[in-house]
Amino acid sequence: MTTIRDDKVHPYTETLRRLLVKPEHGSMTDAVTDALREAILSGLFAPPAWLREDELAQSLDVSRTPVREALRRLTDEGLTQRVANRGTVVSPMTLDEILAVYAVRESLEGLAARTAAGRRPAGLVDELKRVHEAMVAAADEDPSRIATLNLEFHRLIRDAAGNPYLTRFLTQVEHAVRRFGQTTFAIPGRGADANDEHLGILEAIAEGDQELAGARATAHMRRARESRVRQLISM
Amino acid sequence: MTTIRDDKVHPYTETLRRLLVKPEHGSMTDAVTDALREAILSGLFAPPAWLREDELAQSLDVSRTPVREALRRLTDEGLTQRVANRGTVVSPMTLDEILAVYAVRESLEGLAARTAAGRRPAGLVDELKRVHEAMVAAADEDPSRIATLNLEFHRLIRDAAGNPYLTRFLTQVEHAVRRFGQTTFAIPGRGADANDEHLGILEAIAEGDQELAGARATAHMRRARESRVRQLISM
DNA sequence: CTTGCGATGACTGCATGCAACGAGTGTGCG
DNA sequence: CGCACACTCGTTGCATGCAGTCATCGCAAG
Repeated sequence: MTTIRDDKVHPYTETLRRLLVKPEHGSMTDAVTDALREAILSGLFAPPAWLREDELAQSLDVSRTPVREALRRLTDEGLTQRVANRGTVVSPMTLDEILAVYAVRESLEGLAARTAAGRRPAGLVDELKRVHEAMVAAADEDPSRIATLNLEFHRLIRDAAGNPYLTRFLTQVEHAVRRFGQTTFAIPGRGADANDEHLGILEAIAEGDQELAGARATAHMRRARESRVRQLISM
Repeated sequence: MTTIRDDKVHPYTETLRRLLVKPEHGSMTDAVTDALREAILSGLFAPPAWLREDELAQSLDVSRTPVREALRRLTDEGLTQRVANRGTVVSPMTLDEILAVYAVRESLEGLAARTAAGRRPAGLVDELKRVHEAMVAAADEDPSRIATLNLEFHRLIRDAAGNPYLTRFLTQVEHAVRRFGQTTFAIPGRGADANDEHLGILEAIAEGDQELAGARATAHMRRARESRVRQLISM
């Protein structure tokens, strides 16, 4: 005899469950938030998917409470939208959104590089070089591997800036960028260009030239945006 | 006969309750979030105050659920910090925080003004003039009145930019700034300087000069930061 | 006097019940 | 045939119970 609760299993259950890392000491709500965010960013839940509280709760084998709080947080982050008494829907991504995200990103990455060049904490330049060289070496590998290294490069810079607001905002911006789907590193030649641009930023930081580092980082993001737009309109 | 629930009334209850606007159609959670945020921003809950879920729930006459969700959101906004199984504490404000907030604000206000100058939606310039003139006229009034007009001036610009990410981040930044306490317009002369700077931004936007508008907005925030720092170290 | 340990209590973390809202649907009337 | 209206059902909104966890305090041993 099967229990009545299990008589409806949703198709994404398996995949979603794998995203849930049961925390040793952290809270379930945090784990659910990360799992759902990852599900949206990876495209498992693509707009305009509806996210039902009890459906997700059953799939993740938790109660509605942590799911509910997770959905609220994702809504605050802009990944979803809440409709009263109806549910939560994954936000659509428009070309305007993309331009908006990159506009903010250009500005904030510039600030991050400028600040990092001013502070230059010990070991930063070496770490940047390490990641940069790994990216150069990975040029012919899987684009997603390059994208991961790229994120690490930028994370190093913003952490070096030591500005919690900047970190928080840039993290959200990166999430938004991931929602566009394919990484721009799938474009032939983009990886090589990005490496050159990274090297320029790296050198400016190494020399402590704040204005140059900021300008190069901004330019880097502008070119990333242009690649992104070309990639999307050609689809 | 008094009920047993009321046997412990917390001293802030009255004040806090006045901040709660019972919504006609919106959710209670949103109302509680706004009330608690306002309580923190206004200094009713100053760091390092502990916010207890059931205490607040009793004061606001709601259950712990909306309070709980509100506290989580405020934590995501950076106003509070959550300690597992212990509670939520109002985040302290340090000089480093202040500098960090203003660094981000300089960058984002610059972007907002640059974008607004490029788009120049109908009526924007007139509205900016109206608010600017109101600020000039209010020069001798209550600094908090000037501060309100000032916020409106900046809100007009960032709404005109039409970038949802920029709007969200700048809103959070403004919240953070309010936590520093007294407005900088309490400083003699700061109001007049700010008016001059606003006029400069306004004119650049009116002429559609994006670079000039951005540069002036950034410079404006830099001076605001300098005033703020002077104000705080003299206390 | 200091330190280690166990009991106690306060508080959060999560589960679950019930009420209320609103979209969709079917029905009856014009 | 079209339109308005009431009803139903799915879903969230909020309340509350209970278990788990961590800090604190007292006590006793070193």
